Amino acid sequence: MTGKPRAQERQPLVFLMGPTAAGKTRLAMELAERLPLRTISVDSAMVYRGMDIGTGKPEREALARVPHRLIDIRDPGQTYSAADFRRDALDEIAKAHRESKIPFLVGGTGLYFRALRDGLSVLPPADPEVRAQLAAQAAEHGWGTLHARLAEVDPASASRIHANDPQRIQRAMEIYQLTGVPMSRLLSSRERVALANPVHAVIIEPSNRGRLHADIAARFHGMLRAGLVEEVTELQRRWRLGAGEACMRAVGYRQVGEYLEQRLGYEQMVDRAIVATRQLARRQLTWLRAEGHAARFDCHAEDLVADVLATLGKALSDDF
RNA sequence: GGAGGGGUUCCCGAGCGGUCAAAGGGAUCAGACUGUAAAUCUGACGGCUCAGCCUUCGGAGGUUCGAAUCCUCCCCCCUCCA
Repeated sequence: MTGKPRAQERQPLVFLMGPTAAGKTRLAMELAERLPLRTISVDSAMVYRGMDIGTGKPEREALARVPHRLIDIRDPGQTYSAADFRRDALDEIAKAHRESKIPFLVGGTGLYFRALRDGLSVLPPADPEVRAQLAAQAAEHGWGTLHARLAEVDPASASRIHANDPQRIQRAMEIYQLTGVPMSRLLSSRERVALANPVHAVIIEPSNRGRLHADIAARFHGMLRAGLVEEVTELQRRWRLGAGEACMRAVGYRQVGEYLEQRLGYEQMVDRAIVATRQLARRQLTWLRAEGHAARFDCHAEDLVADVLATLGKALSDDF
């Protein structure tokens, strides 16, 4: 992979995508130890320090062997967004290229991959005050009322956003209040820039859903054995996190939190966490199906590492 | 042995003569997704040759124009008294 210098935007990237519990991390480690890759995490939960067990973050020694970027970059309670990710990822990609490494984006957060690859429109960032104000209005009049107001100022967005979708109603209203311009107009102004680099996308997904479900259950039980409840207890003690905190809405953390508040029994917590993980995996698979050109592999395949390695090796050498 | 309560579509659970393929919830499946995304939301959900038809409400009979709903017997389950 030592070519002559080339324009930055011509340098290749590798994506590794897959649902939770498919074995992305393990595969990523194997690949990173054999190819000149710079691993960059694409995971909205692993960005948080102290959220280790429940996010399936690689072990310390594994991280020492194969450093991952964009892990442990926020304190729980801080916010992180698709736009933050895009900025950070572009930064890491540029650095990697400077150091003659191939950026290797590994994760399961579909929105982040899309934001990185297709770009984001120019929109105002979240404003906690405006959000609080909108939430207060919703608490008093209901989100239906806010949706109706949105229909007055931004009919296009209102018809696109379902009246039962508080999160998106709030964001659309927030954008309008902050800019005075309807979100729909900002989205259609063609200012967003997609990534120019060639992307080699690898997707690992289960050929057998039942097996993925079994893996998910086993994985969660393993997390409990590894001390997930203690991890959540410690996070809450240290950061005084409320249930509404973004990081505490993550799969597993949310259910353990409810258990610690005695809103769920232990067995119930375990069940619901596993169910929530399955549902997460399903949504992730929906993102992956929409993904066009990608090399797809069965995550349960015997020779997964060798197969992916062969495919990637060929793709990358063709680049040079 | 006696007195009650109950068995409903994958699960929980409503229904208590027609408007019932059967409320509601859960699970599952499919989808959407532009600064909360491990989030938030939508749809489907007995079967079919699908504006209609067929098979379902523990089992077998019966009453009725018509039953998940009423009657009889049988099989399970639970509570209480013995």
